[in-house]
This record gives sequence, structure tokens and C-alpha cells, in this order.
Amino acid sequence: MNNVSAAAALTKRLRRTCTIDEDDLAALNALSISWRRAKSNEVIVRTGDRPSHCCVLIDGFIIRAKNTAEGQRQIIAIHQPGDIPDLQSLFLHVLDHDVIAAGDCQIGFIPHDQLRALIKVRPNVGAALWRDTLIDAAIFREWIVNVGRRSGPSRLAHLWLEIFTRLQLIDRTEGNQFRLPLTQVQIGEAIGMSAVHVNRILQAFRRDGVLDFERGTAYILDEHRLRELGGFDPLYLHLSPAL
Amino acid sequence: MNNVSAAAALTKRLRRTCTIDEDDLAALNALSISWRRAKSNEVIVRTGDRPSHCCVLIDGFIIRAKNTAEGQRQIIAIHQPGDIPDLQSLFLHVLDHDVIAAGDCQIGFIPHDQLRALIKVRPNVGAALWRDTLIDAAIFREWIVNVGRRSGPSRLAHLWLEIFTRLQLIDRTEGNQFRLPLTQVQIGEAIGMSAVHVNRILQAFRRDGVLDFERGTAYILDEHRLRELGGFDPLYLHLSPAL
DNA sequence: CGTCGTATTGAAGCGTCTCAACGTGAGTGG
DNA sequence: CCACTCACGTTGAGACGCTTCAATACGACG
Repeated sequence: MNNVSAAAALTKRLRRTCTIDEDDLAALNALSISWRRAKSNEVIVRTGDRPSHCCVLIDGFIIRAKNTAEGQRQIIAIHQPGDIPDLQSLFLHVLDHDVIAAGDCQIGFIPHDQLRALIKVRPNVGAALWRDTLIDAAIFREWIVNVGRRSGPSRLAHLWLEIFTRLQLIDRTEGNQFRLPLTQVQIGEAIGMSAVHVNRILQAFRRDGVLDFERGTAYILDEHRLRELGGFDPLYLHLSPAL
Repeated sequence: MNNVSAAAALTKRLRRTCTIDEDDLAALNALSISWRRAKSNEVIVRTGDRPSHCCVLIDGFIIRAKNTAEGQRQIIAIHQPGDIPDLQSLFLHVLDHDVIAAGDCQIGFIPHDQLRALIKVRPNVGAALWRDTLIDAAIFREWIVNVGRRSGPSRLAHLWLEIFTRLQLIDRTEGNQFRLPLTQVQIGEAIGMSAVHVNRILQAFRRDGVLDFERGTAYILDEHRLRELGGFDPLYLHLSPAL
């Protein structure tokens, strides 16, 4: 894993949303992207920070979380390889949430000024990045619906399908299972429920052969049933750039 | 209210986030923005639509909402004059939620191609618009926390302060009160609660002199207490573009 | 003056939380 | 290699916040 791979992760991601020509590619490869490993639960960027870099997730998972005044934590996003969790910091200079490694991961860092220069010279790369932040926002919207209106089981079903669908895009699923290095506490923080109740929901799903989760591996056992339960419609993921 | 006012609303909004020079201003005034009135509860753009325009809210309120498979509605945003609720449609071509008039309002429509041309010629306007969509996303994140982790009273307190704070920016508050043309049902849909419970929370707040709400007018009675209750920290609104 | 959307009230039920105890497995140091 | 620790998962019991249903009151409007 080196500079080339970090740029490659970024390039691969951009290819999903826009047409990259040779000039774009040259500009992307000219970026000096440093990278490092992060250990599980390491806080990569913190609320209040003013980062001078954006981070590209090369491998592993990153979560974003906010804390209430009472100290409760809500996970607001679960990121996968190729994502740029703090791309917003390019224009919103103070971070309003934490960016945390979920499981060990590898992260590339692109200096803001280089990214800004890239956007200036290659406007279609800028448009692709803008689009990326808009999809981010679309997922936030769906999460509001998830925690605001769905029952516990529905929330979990929906989360499972969202992550599964997004992981399939980048070829990180194995059949009906995928790695998800979270604890039941963290799953609860993502769907706005207590860990105890997450546990009971998981057991019910396990018993009924709908989904499973064990030591960082998630299983889709009955995809059709899950879709019903979660009311999952992938429209909000805006998977096809053409549409 | 005419074309000039619609462009003026947009210009005013942009001035809050970036420095507009004469060339920008000329380009903005050259936009041909049509406008119309919309009646309360009118659906302006619908899930699945592929709009060819973005709408600028000139006067009144607009809400955005999503429906679950079971037919429950969750309001995901409450927009104020100057906002561009469907700016995302510039890059995400299919709308994943409804855009609805909350109370009568006036809306300007900017054709996508004109907006795209503007962004191309005036990159700093593009950056300001991008920033706008990022603040939108920041508010979504806070709403996830609101419905995911806070109690009913906290949610309402937080919502009140968010709207109040944003309305103050555009001078649409009168002392400690502001217009909010929603029903208790809609407030419930915004904070993820039943209308019945919203009613009971409102009564408790009314009795305790914390906040009030009556026929489309909201009152902040004890701002300090509200801040405590809602755990409100305006950081996420990114009010100062410099920061 | 009737109608309809909205607000209010009461009562019953249940989904979820909290607290507290216990089990389990991986990692660590003696 | 065992004992200890610690994080995580599991279980039970009780409490409560919120929902649902249903009835009633109110107020704007044609």
C-alpha cells in the first residue's frame, strides 16, 4: 500500500460518478497523498478540529459520530473504502463531528490546497466530488427517516441492506455476508437504540433466519424478507450516475 | 415580487457565504429566474421527479419529506427564504424526497443549464453553492442526532432553537417570536413523534413558560432553559463562513 | 350555519430503556 | 500454561416514554 494505491482508491471512486480522461488521470496521479494505518476506535479527526487535509479511506471502515450534551453518542455515517468522510472540511472549516476508525484501517490524506487546485483545473473532478457530498447528504436524509419513523427491527434491516448494497458496489461482499467491524453497542448508536435492545432484535432475526451478526461479520439470510421489513428502496443511494 | 427579487434572494444568500464581486453580480442578474406562488401543502417537486430547474425560496416556508413503505412521513428539512431546497438536483438527477410548501410561499425557478453555466464561469459562486449543500448536510446530521438520541422535549427545544437561530440571520424574527406555518402533526413528523405527544409536550412547555406555539406562531419564552433542554450548540450551522 | 382540519383529552398497551447480573472469549502477564 | 482482566454479549425484571385509538372541542372558512 503506497501513494499510488491511495490515488488509485480515489480514482476508482471518481470513475463511479464521472468520466475520467487522461488529463484528469494525470492530475490525480500528481497528487501527493500520504497514508497511514489507524487502530480501531482511534479518533482521526475530532469535533472542533480545522483539518488541512481530507482523508480517503483506503481499507477498513470509518464511522462519523456526534455527541449530545448528555454524553450520548449517535453514529451518523458508516464509511467504506473509497469514501472521503471529511470532504466537507474543504468548505466547512470547523468539523462538527468526530471521524473514528471502526476496526483497523488504512487512510490516505490529501492536502486541501492540492484538492482545491485539482478542482480548479479539472472541473469535472470537482463536480464528481460535489456529487459525492450530495449522496452523503442523501444517506443522511434516509437515516433521519430510519431513526425517526421505523421500528427497531426495521431500522436494523434497513441498515443491513444499505451497507450490503454499498459494499457490493466495491466488491467487498462475499456472497451473502460482509465484514462489519462494529460492536452491538455501536450498532445501537447507529440506529438510535440501546445495545440491550439491539441484542434482542438480533436474536429474533437470528432465530427467524432473516439476518445474523457475529464477531464482526454480518449475514444476509433472507434478503427478500429484509427488504420488506426495512422498507428498503435503494433510490436514495443514487447508484447510477446517469440517472 | 419579480425576477429581480428572485435574483436578489439568491444574491443575498450567496453574500452570506462568499464575496460577490461586480462580475459575479452581473452574472447573477443575468439569470432568468421565473417565479410563482405556491399554496400551502402544494407539492412543488415529487419523489422520482427529474427537475430541470432548482427552486429558490423567496418567501414563506418549504419542507422536505420522505415516506416509509408503511406510509409514515418524516420531515427531513424545514427551509426558509433564501434556501435552495433542491440544489442537489443539479447533480443527483432523480429526486429522492418530496419538496412541499408549508404555508403559502413564493418560489423562484432557476434552470439547471443556467446554473451550471454560472458555476463554470464564476467558480466562487459554485463554491458558495457547494458550501450551501454542505451546510444542508450538516443540519441533516444534527437531525439524525435529534431523532436518534434526544427525548421528546429535547427534540422540540432543539428544533425551536435551530429555526429561531436561522431565521434571525435573515431578519425574520420579531423579538422572541417567529412565524412557523406548521401543524402539530407536521411538527411531530419533523421530530419523529406522534402529534398527540407533541401536543402534550407543547402543553408542558407552555405551562412551564419555556416555549409556546399557537396558530402558526412560535414563541421562545425561556431561551436559556431551551438551550439546556435541547443541548443546542449552533456550531453545526456553520454560521460564520470565515471559520 | 355546517363542515373540516386542527387541537385537546383520556385510557390502555407496548416498545424500548435502564439497571444489574452473569456468561464468554480473547488477550495478557506471571 | 494458568489466572486474571476486560470488553463484549446475553438475560431478566421493572419502569416509563410514547403510541394508538377514540371521543370531544375549537376555530376558520365557504
